[in-house]
Parts: sequence; C-alpha cells; structure tokens
Amino acid sequence: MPYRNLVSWNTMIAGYSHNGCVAEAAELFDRMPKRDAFSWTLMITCYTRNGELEEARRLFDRMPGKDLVSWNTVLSGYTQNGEMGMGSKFFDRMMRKEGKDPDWSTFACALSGCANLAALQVGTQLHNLLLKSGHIIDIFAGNALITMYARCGRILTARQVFDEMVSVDLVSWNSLIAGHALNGYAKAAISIFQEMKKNGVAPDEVTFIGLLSACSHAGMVDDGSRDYPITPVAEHYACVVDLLGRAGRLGEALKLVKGMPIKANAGIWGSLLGACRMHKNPEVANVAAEKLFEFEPHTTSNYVLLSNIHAEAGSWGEVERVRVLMKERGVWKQPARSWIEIKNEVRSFSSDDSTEPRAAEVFMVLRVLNAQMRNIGHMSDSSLLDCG
DNA sequence: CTAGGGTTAG
Repeated sequence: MPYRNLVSWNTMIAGYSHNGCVAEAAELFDRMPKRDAFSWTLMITCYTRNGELEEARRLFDRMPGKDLVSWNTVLSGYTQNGEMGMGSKFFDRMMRKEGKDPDWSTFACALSGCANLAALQVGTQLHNLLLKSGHIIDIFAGNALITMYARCGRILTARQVFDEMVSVDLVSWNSLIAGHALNGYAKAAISIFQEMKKNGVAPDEVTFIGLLSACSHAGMVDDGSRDYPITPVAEHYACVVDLLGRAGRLGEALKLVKGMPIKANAGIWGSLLGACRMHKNPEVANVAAEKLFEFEPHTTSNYVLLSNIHAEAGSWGEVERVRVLMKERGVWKQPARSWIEIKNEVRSFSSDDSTEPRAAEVFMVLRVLNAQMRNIGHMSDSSLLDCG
C-alpha cells in the first residue's frame, strides 16, 4: 500500500517534469513522505532538462543509494547541456574513483560528449573498452561512435563502425550522412542517401538537413535546391539560406526568408548575416541583423559581426551606430571559452588567456603559421588571427 | 503505473 502511494507521487513529479514545471515538481519532491531512487532521478532529470545543472548536481550529491541510472542521468545532463569539462570530470570520477560498471547508456552519453569535444583519444579508448569488455556495440553506442569519429575527422572509421554494426537504423544512416557532410564529402553523402533508399529506409527531416548541409559545403547549389517531397521545417530553410548565402546569392536568400510560410528563427537570420560577411553585403546585413536582434537582443557576437561587416566596407558611421546600439541595450563582450584534449585531459581556455602558462609559445607558433600561410598566398583574416 | 541513451548548423 505505501508502495502504491509512492509511485503515484513519482508519477505526478514525472508529469510536472515533462511539462517543464520545475518549481511544482520540486515542491512535490520536498513534501514527499518517502522517496525512492525513481523520485530522486526524476527530480534530477527535471533539473537537467531545464539546464539547471547545479541544482541537479546538488540533488545527486544528497541522493542516498545512487544507482547506475542516476549516475548516467547526471552525466547526460552535462553532455547534453554542453558542459563538457564537467561531464569529463564526472565520468572520470564515476569510472576511476567509484569503479562503476558502465552500461550502454554510460557509453552513449560519454561518446556523445567526446563527439562534441572532438576528443578522439578518449573516444577511441571508449571504443576499445566497449570491444574489450564484451559489450555488444548496439545501435545506440554504434550511432554515438559514428558521430564521434565523424566529428573528429575520421570519416573512414565512422564508415567502418557503420559497416560492422549488427543492425542499423535511420539514425545510423542520418549520422553517417551528416558526418560526410561535415567533412566536406558531399557526393559521398548523396550516394549514402541513395544506398539508404535502396535498403528500404525512408528518410526524415534530419536526413535532409544532412543532405542540404552537404550541398551547402560543397557549393552544389542546384542539387541542394532541388525539390524533395517533404514538408520543410525551419532547419531546412536554414540550410537553403546557408546554401544560397555561401554561393553569394544573398538577394535570393533574403527573398526566400521573407516568403517563408513559417516564421523565420534566429538561426536563419544568423545564417544570412554570416553570408553577408562572407560576401560583403552591408545592405542585406542590416536587414538580417535587425531581425536577428529581435530574437537575440543581448548576444554580443551578432553585434560584433554586423560591426565587422560595416568596418570592412569602410562605413564608420554604421560601425558607430552599432556601438551605440550595444551601449543602449547593455550588451557587453563576454569572453568565450574553448577546450582541447591533451593527454586524455580536457583543458579549457579563452582567447588571450593569461592563466595559460605557455601562452607566449602558443602565440609564437601562431605567428609562424600565419607567416607560412602568407607565403603560400593565403590572406589571413586579421580579425580572426590577431595574435600580435 | 514512475527515472538515464544515439542523428540536425553556423
């Protein structure tokens, strides 16, 4: 009888969690007379899904009798919210300190983290661990491996994983297509698409996003613009805008966005703005930026991009206008951080990082590279490679 | 009856 009661509490929390009602779920969780592993993990998931990772972690640390599911939940919370450094640390603690025996979910979360980090060494170790430990490379782990290798530039290994999988599904095909697109193999991406159809697998929206981005990267404008019998979603428009934009057909791109049957989002306007930079078109840039600011009024990079476009065109009045806009709206420059994998350790850094002990060496190497690039006739972009 | 996973771009 008390068990039945407990499950109904949990079900209510699950309902709130599903609807993103964190406060309501937390209140129920606090009021519960008794909690089991489900209650704790449900509440942790509720936080991670909402991006409240610190709350999730605090709860996890307090949780009595942590099971593998709860460990995996926190791990996926980190990897899916882009907290790669924390995820890596957490995984390390889980495996080394706590000696947890990983399962398919652990591998899928960790590999997904490696894919986002392009952490090839750790990813390869995980792959070996999977093979050695007698775990079958199931669809989930296999798909995560495909993406990990593709994002690390090892497209042949990605293909090999795909070929060696006992069974594949639509996500496997999509991952392989997107992986080839990412690495610039547009023709291969399209032929994999044909291979997929021959195998009787029906494409979905994600397939077309991969194909469109393949065409976009390879400049195959006409292939990418060809009609397919699907209902386009915003991401497809984003890809076609990107496609036309890269080809310098900014007028067409703008017309497409304005005539869209669905509302354009920040990604689409941002894509157009990026293309304006590439092809030096301040007029379309102003239109795109104005729309983009409606969605993201406080994103510094958008203002910087617009300002750079005007600066390159020599329109200093426009540059000043953007600067005033930023000041009015209280937009400040916030340093971005990046990370790199060194000897199985993920290290985070920012541009001009004074805490990096070997900064001088790094900048020296950059100067040498810059000079070599100039020697072979490549004009570097001063705004990207400004290293003194 | 209730908890964790893989694919989508710049």
